[in-house]
Amino acid sequence: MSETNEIKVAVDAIVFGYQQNTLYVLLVKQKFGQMKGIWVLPGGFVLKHESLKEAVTRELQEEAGIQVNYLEQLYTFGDDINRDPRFRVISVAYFALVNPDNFALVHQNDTDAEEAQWFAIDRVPKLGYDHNEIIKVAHQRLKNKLTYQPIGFDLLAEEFPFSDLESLYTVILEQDIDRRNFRKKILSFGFLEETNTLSPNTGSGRPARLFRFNNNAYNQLLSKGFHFEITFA
Amino acid sequence: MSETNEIKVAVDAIVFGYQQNTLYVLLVKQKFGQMKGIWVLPGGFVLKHESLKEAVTRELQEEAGIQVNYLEQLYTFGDDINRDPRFRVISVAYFALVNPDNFALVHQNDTDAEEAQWFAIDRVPKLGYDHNEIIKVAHQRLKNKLTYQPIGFDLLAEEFPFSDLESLYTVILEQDIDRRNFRKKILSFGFLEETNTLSPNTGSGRPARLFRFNNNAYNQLLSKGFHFEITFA
DNA sequence: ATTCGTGGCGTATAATTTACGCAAAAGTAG
DNA sequence: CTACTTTTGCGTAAATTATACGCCACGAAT
Repeated sequence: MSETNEIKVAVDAIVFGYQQNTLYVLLVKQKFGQMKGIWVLPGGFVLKHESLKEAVTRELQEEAGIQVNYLEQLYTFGDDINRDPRFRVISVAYFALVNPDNFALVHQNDTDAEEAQWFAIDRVPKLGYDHNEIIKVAHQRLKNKLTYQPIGFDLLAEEFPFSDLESLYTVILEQDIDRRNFRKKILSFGFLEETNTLSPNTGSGRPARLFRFNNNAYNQLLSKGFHFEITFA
Repeated sequence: MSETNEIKVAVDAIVFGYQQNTLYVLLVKQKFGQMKGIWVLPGGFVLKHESLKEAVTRELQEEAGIQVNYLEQLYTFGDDINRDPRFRVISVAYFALVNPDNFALVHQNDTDAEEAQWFAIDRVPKLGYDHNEIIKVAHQRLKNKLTYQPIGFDLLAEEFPFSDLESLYTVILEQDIDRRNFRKKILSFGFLEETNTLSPNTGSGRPARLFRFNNNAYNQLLSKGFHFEITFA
């Protein structure tokens, strides 16, 4: 059974960010090896003494100097035996979200990545390995999750105007929504806190009140059997 | 980085079956090694030349002589570094369903498993590794999926009376449902085919017409944006 | 003061879900 | 044959939720 030794275990991260009505995904440029100069998802091999989750956070720190505020396992890609031309590799992909406060990238020097950069989701270039496929799966997961989990808040600032949440949904789901019904529904859930602050003046239009997602309230609802779900006309 | 060589990749399968109003899960008894005599989930190490999915089907064939009719990746367990006392192992768990036609187990001799056996889900003994935890996750997934994917049909015979589908839902979700509304809703979807046959006589009560799940019809609905969803009062 | 652009609330109608009554089709016992 | 039991199968009214829109509020620029 020594054969089984030769399978390598990697992790990859699909990190989404949202800025000014655009959905971004984080990519890094390979510094060494056969894939030098090619854009790929941040990630790398798992070390023997670390958990999968630790491996992902480590790689994100090393390659992009970024901390995410939502992280979950997405899928393990291992059915295409030749996805990596060098070895038999299986990759555990993680799905991550960052909010605008953590959007900035800080590059460390001692890594496999030459550079880290945000790409608008519809401007992602041809990537190494099967990473374009992986992004597709992750993008789909994001769209789905948005409708049945209050995950959009992890892409927004701590405090946000309602219109930000609304346009986040329209942008990511590529679907028009009725502003009034959307607001009514979200507010009816009861996990949004009104703040006293108003949105900074953007030059035109009435300033909006800022809201905050109350995680405690949400968890309490969950424990009472509440199920988040939001659909559109 | 030779460290990464030492991580072993395994697959495990959580196979569910349904018979006479009871949900079963498939377990095998270890034949060799430290875990000899202990019940665990069917599974084993992935060979270098095979895909993850191939590894699962192979192990299921070897250890229990069973063919499943639904198989999907569940989760990759690799955060507990010491889940296997011998090596650092990560395990890709698969979620599987068998219908009554494939319920029978045939044991091969040349495997790690001494015996394969169905256990009622609420009579599962203490298992090796973290397998009790894995079953919990799979059981939850089954419950969830039942409500948003027409997966229950994979646990029933090709042709079935409506009451079977109904009690499957009540048993697995541990929830009473209104028979009349349930039937109305499911039929309204339009992916059930009426057959001409009536259910074999059970001794009392009116014989039921048998139905068949029409996968083609379902896929056509899907492509039109249909979303299966079933909730209960 | 008027106009422009966003924010914010309300109400009528349509669609869907929930609750539940009851007849039809078997088998069985007398 | 009739009464009684059991399970199937259909229908209809009420309650709830989703959808479609109308319109005023507030702030800034002209």
